[in-house]
Amino acid sequence: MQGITGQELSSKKAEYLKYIHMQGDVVKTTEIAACFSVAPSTVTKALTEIAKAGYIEHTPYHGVSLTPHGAEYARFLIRRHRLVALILSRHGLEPEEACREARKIEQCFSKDLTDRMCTSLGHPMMSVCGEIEHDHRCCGSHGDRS
Amino acid sequence: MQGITGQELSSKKAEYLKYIHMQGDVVKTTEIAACFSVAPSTVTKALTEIAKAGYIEHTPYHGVSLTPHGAEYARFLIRRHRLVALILSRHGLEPEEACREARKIEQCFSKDLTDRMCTSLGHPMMSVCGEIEHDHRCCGSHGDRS
DNA sequence: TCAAAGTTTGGTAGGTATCTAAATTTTTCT
DNA sequence: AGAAAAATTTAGATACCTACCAAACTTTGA
Repeated sequence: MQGITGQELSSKKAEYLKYIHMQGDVVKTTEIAACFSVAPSTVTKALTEIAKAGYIEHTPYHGVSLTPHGAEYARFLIRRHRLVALILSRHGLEPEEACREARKIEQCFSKDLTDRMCTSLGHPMMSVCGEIEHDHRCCGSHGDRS
Repeated sequence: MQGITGQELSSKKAEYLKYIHMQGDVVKTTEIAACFSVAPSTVTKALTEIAKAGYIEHTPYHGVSLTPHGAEYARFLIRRHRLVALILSRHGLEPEEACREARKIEQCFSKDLTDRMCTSLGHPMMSVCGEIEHDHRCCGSHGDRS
């Protein structure tokens, strides 16, 4: 919970987790494979590891769903993505480009760095690719750091 | 020359190249190994590959030196590093932190993205960790794109 | 129930980085 | 010069990451 560094998952796995979060409920392996254009077995392997790390519940042949921890982590990943995209858009990139480039670089940004940039930007509500959710203790936005 | 993408070298190799550039002349394997706290053999292997890619001249048992191409590439790497650090410093990080964090994320920034951010920042002369050199055609700063 | 669809297992492959130990070359010192 | 010491390279391993395929397996739905 409080121990997020932002590098727990490889970038591909993080992408899978974000995708699962955005799909909501139970997600099938094949669906993910199709979306990312990789073989289903590649996804299964990644999913198994993500499950082992505690972010998802994997019921073979039925799909995966987020654990509470996974949901929290996914929210962080999405917030980070949107913050990075926002910063890029403020440096001359068109919205779509900003979102695309953000996907390439976001995995390098630690939780701490993300939170500090968030603060520095004044906890913006909107990015170029969606709303930015600022939950409770996300980055001191609501002063409950005690 | 014109084909820099920014991802030609892995981040470790890029660090070595920057180091070699900053040391000037001929650099010894052991010196690099000590600086990065890795075994000399690790450096030798990396150096061999960097040399194969044409960025350095490696004379076994005597050290390495930059080729003209390597020098140009190193200048890009350093400019990119300083631009990224500058941006981070403008988002609430102290100079030293900005430099340290920049080292972690800079390898993700393409040449194109770097140039655009450079333009957007108005081709700044100074960053938090040194001057930023804007050579001839670096990013359209001197209008000689033809 | 049985075939098609979907999923997992196990093996292969390429990339990065690292280390230890042994062999080689260079340097230093007597 | 010659030998010991230091520096460097090579070889052989390990360890991760990503990705893929073929074959075996499970589920689903007609």
